[in-house]
Amino acid sequence: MIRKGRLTNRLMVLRAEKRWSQKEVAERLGISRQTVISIEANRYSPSLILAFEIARLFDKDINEVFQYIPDGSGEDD
Amino acid sequence: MIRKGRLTNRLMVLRAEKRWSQKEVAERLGISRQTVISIEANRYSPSLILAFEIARLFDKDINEVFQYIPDGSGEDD
DNA sequence: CTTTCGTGTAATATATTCTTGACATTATGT
DNA sequence: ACATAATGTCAAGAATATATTACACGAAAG
Repeated sequence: MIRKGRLTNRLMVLRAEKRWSQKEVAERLGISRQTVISIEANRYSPSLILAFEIARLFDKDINEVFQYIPDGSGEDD
Repeated sequence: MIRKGRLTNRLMVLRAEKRWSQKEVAERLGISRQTVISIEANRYSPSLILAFEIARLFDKDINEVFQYIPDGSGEDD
């Protein structure tokens, strides 16, 4: 589909704040460590439900974890 | 993965408010009409990026369009 | 009665997310 | 030197999201 924007996330930061390892986060979420790595590395964006679960794990609003950046708002990386 | 909650969405309502057809919404988002139908019918949850784009189309926060309902908060449908 | 539009279903195909396991690297501890 | 923990890479495959096409049905319009 046509991508009009991109995503960033603060998962690594939130994880560091809690001093949780990737393994620990994966276990708490019931997902694989690979998935945590891939999301942190922005290799792909999670499903909506996983995004909500991640936000919930860190007791944050989903917008505090994931940011949608529409095309045109800071084209460079 | 372990699902700890479920999603609902107000896409149908928002669409009705704008008096847009499914076809119109699909075209505005650059996705297929099937995808719109499937999301409205809760057959699957969209990708996070699509969820953000839907919210943006209706000029809403993502939380106003999609609600995450953790397990235990209203088990019945 | 035929056309058009909005909605729905179903089948198949492709893309993306997610899992699993194997292995490498760096850091820390004994 | 050895063990262990945390992070990372790669590859194969399962699961889910999305596209595409075709078809059905009711409502409204001619």
